[in-house]
Amino acid sequence: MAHWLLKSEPSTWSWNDQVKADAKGTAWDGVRNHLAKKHLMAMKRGERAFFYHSGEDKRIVGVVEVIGEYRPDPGDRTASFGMVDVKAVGPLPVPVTLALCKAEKSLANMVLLRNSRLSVQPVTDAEWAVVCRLGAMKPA
DNA sequence: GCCAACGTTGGC
DNA sequence: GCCAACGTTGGC
Repeated sequence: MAHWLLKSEPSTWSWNDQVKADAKGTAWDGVRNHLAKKHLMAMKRGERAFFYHSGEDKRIVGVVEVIGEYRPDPGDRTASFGMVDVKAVGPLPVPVTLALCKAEKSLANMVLLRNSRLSVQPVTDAEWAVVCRLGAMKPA
């Protein structure tokens, strides 16, 4: 199973909002970048993603699970972008800051560090395990 | 608030 | 098809 990272500006959509959406989850919509779209299309039901707060927070705060695979985003007037559905799984017991990721040599190639602007990113199994360890969470 | 990185747009 | 201009993102 592949792993992912989804970025969100907390003033727009925060981890708290995601938790409130509960098991029903929400559409991860609004993506308007072709590389991000490619990743969204590759996401399979049951796969998990880190939830990252950009802006003020700059840390990985939780884990979400894909509950609905890629489908058209009705908010996209060009009808060329889509979205997936995700639900909150749980918070990282210890949020993993961007600064900590930068300090961790084994995460040097993480997309979060290499291409911070990409809003939907793949995470390797090794990176997933490291971030889980830093976040005091059992990998799953 | 600034600026670097990146994607998109539009003129040629 | 190239590239300059521009807008947006996001870290600092």
